[in-house]
Amino acid sequence: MPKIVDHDQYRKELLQGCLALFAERGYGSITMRQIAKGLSVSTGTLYHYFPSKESIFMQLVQELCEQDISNFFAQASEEGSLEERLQAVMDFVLQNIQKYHQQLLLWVDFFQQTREGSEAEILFLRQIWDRTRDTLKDYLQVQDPAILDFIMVFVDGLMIQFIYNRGFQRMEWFEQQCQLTIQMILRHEQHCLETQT
Amino acid sequence: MPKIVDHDQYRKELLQGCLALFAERGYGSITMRQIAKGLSVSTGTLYHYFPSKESIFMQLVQELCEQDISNFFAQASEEGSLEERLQAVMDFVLQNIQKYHQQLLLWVDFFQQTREGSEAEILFLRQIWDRTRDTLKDYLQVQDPAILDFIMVFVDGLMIQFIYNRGFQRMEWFEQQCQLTIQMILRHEQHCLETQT
Amino acid sequence: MPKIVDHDQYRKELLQGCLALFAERGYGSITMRQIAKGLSVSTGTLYHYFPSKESIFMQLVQELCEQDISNFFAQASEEGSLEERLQAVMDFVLQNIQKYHQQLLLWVDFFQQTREGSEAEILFLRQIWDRTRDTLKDYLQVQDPAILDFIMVFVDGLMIQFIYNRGFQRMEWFEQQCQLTIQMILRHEQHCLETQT
Amino acid sequence: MPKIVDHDQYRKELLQGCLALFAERGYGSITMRQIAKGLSVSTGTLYHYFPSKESIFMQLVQELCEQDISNFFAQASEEGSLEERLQAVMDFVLQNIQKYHQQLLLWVDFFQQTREGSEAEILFLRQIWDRTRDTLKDYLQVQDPAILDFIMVFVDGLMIQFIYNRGFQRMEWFEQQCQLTIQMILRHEQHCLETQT
DNA sequence: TATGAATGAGTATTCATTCAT
DNA sequence: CATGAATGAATACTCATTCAT
Repeated sequence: MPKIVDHDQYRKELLQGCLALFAERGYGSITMRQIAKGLSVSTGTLYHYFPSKESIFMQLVQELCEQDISNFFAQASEEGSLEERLQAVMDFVLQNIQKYHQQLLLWVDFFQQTREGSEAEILFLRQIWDRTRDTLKDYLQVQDPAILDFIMVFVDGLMIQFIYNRGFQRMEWFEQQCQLTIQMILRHEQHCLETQT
Repeated sequence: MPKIVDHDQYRKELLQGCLALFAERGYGSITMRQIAKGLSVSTGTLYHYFPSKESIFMQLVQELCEQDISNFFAQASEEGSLEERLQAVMDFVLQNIQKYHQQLLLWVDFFQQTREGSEAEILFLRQIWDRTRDTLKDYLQVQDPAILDFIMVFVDGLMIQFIYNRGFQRMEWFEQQCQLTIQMILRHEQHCLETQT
Repeated sequence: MPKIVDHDQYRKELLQGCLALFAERGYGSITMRQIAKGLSVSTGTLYHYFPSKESIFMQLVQELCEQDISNFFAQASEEGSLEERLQAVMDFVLQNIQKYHQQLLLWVDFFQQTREGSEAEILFLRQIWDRTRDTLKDYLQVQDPAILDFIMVFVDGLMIQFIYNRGFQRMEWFEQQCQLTIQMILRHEQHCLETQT
Repeated sequence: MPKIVDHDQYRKELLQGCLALFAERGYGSITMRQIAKGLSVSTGTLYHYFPSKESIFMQLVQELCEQDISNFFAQASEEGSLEERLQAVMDFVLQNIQKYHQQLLLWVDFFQQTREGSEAEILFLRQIWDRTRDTLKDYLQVQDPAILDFIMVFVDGLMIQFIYNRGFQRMEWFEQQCQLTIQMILRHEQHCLETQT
C-alpha cells in the first residue's frame, strides 16, 4: 500500500497554488525551485506531478479555463433577453477582472517564451480558446461568429487597459465601456433583424 | 559599425538596433550576447554604453514612445466623412499591425519587469495613452470620450488576438472585425444624434 | 584588445588536461564541474572553449589520434622490410599500451553513452578510425584491406586483455602475442605471393 | 510477476530480468526506475531485494559468469579436423556475437565501475578467462598456449569492432576476418609441425 | 574605447534512495 | 512484503556581468 494520496486531487491542489505564483512573477521569471518552495514541496515532488514547467503552465491554463466556465454558469441565469445575458457576461468579466488580467499576462508571457515553439502547445491553447468561444456562443445564442469574436476582442482590450493603468482606471470607466459595447451589439443585432426581413 | 565620436548619438543608434532584437525575441528570452551580436559589437562595448540589460530595455521603451506614438495618426488624410476617417484609422492599424503587436509585446514585457516598480513609469505610459487619445480625438472629431476609449480598447484587443494566433488568423478576419466595429460606431453616433434632437 | 590568449592554443592545452581526467573517471562518470575543477577553470570558461561535454570528447579523440599518428612517424623508420615495419607498429603499440588502453575505455564508454545518439558523431568517429587505417596502410604498404583490419582487431583485442588483467599480465605475454601475429601475417603474405604466381 | 515465497529464488529471477536491461542501456544510463519498470515491480521492491544499484550490477556480473561462460563451447561437435573445429568455434562466436558483445560491454562497465576497486573482482574475472581458455584448449586440442590466447584476443577484438561499428559493419566482414584468422592459424600449425621434424 | 575571456550562481530537469502507509 | 510519493543533491548547460589587455 502506497502513501495514501489522491494523485490527481493533489495535482490540482498544487496547480491552484501555482496560479498565485505564476501571476506574481510571470511564467518566464519564476523558477521551478521558487515554485516548489512556494508550494512547500521539493523539486522532485513537483516533477513527480508535472513533467515540466511548460506542462504546469498548460495544465494551469486548462484548469483556470474550466473553472471560469463552471463559475460563470454557477452565477449566470440561463434565462432572459440577449441584453440581460450580455450584461451577465460583462458583470462576470468585471467581477473577475483582476484574475483575468493575471491570466492574460500569463498567456502573453508564455507566447513570448515559446515563440519558436512546437505547434502542439499552440494548438492546445487554441482549443481552450475555441472552447471558451463555444461556451459563450451557447450562452448568448448569438449566431454570427464575428460578434462573438468581437466580444472577446473587446474583453482582451479591456484587460490591456487594466494592465496599462494598473488599477488607476476607475471601475466606472470599465462599466461604462461595457454598457457602450452592450448597446452597440444590441443595436447591431436589431439592425440585422430588420435588414433580414 | 560606424565610428561615431559622439557617445550619446552612438548610444541612440545602438538603441534603435535593439528595437528589432527585443521585438523579435522578447526581453526575457534575448541574451546580452545575442543583443551584442545583433548590434555587431562586443558585450564589453554594450556594457560601455548601457549599465545593464534592464537599462537598455527601459531606455528603449522611452525612446520608442517619444518618437513613435506621436506619429500614430500623422499619415491619414484629414478630409472625409466620419466613416472614411474611421476607415483610415483601421486601415492604418491593420497596415502596421505587425509593428504595434511588437510594441504591445514590449509594453507587456515592461509591465512584467516593473511589476513592483515605481509609479513614475506607469504615469509615463499613462501620458502616452492620453496623447494618443487626444490625437485620435482631433482626427475623428468625435466628442464622446467613451467612443475614443472604446476604439483604443478594440485595437488593443485586436493586437492580443494577433499574439494569440501568431499569424494563423487570416487577415480577412481582422478586416471583418474592423468593418463590424466601424458599423457599430457609426450606428451608435447616428443613434446619439437622433436621441439628442 | 582582448585579453591576450591564443584561443586555439589554450583550447588544446585544456584538451590535454582532459585526457587524464576522462581516463581517470570515464566519460559517463565525470561531470563538467569536475572537469572544470581539474583544469582549474570555471564551468563558464569550459563552455567558452567547448560547446558541450560531448564536444570535448570528440575533440579529444581527434587530437589524440592526430598525436598518435605524428608520434608514430616521429619514431618509426619509413625504411625496411614488411617484417621490420610490422615490428615497428607493434613496438609502438606496446610502448603506448597504457595510453591506448585508456583510449579504448574512453571510446567504449562513449558508445555506451550515445547508444541511441545521432548519426553525426558516429560518422565522425568512423572517419577518425578510417584515417588511422589509411595511415597504417600507407606505412605497411599492405594491399589487402582484410590484413589491415585484422591488425587493428588484434590490437583492440590486446587492449581488452590489458583491461581484463589490469597490468597483471606480464609484458612478455604481450610481446609474445605480437611476435606470433607478425609471423602469421608474414607467412600469410608469403603464401599469397606464392599462390599468385 | 510470480508470487514466490523463496526470497533468494525471487532475487535470482529479478537478476535474470536485469541482464537484458543492463545490456540494452548500459550500467551508467539505466535508472533504477527503468529497471523496476522493466521488471514490473516498484522501486521499493527493488530496494527490498538489492541494497543499491551497484549491488544489482555486481550480482549480475557474478551470476552471468557462473552460468554463461562455462557453456561457451558446450554446443560444438567434438569431432573433426583442427580446421573444422576452428570453424565451429568461429561459427559459434559469430552466431552469438550479439550476446558476447553485450557481455563485453557489461564487463567494461564493470571495470569502469571498480576502477579503484578491490583486487578480488579482478582475480574473479581472471579465473573466468582461465576457465574459458581451458575449455578452448580441450576442444581444439592445440598444445601451444600462445595460440589459444591469440584466438581469444582475436575474438575480443572482433567484439570491439562490433561495438565501434554498431551494426554498420556487414556480417561478411566478420566472416572474412574469421576465415583469414583460421587460415593463419592452420598455416602456423603446419609450419610448427614442419620445423619440429 | 573596445574587446572577448572569465566568472559562478543560476536554470530546468534527473535520479538513487528513503519511508510512511 | 510491497508500494510509489517524497527528497534534494547533482547534472549539463546558460548568462548577466566584470575586467585585463
